[in-house]
Amino acid sequence: MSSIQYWLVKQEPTTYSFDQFMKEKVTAWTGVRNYQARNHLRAMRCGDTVFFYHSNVGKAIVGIAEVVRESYPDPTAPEWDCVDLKAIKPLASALELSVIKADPILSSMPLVTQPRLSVMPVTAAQARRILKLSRT
DNA sequence: GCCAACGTTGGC
DNA sequence: GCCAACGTTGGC
Repeated sequence: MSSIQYWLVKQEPTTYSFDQFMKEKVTAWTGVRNYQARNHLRAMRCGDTVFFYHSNVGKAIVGIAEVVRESYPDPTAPEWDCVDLKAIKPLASALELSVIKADPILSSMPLVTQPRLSVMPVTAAQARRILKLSRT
């Protein structure tokens, strides 16, 4: 696939918020310990768009990032993988989980159907919908 | 290789 | 803070 792909990663803002990410600009996305999530990390390519979701506190998609380094061994556990992400910008308005669940296009996202998956693909149609609903 | 027990995630 | 869902672990 040559066109860019879209992804979504989850993080608890009390652990690492999008605000912190914006200040740090680039971060290694480490700590993924789930095979399905790891496979998604491995499929990421430089330039792909990554949506940033605040789980637990916030429960909303809050920002946009970009893949700047493709998968490599996670320094915190070398048998797992990580990627580097660069923070791009916050969404103009955070997209609440309640809105996502109520939206016909977004309600089929793994975010809703597979609540424990922390790294997941997003379709182009879903990505457009996220940007539209968040007025970004 | 099955499956019960356990631990973790994350919405409520 | 509770608890359902579900992924992982470990005994057999």
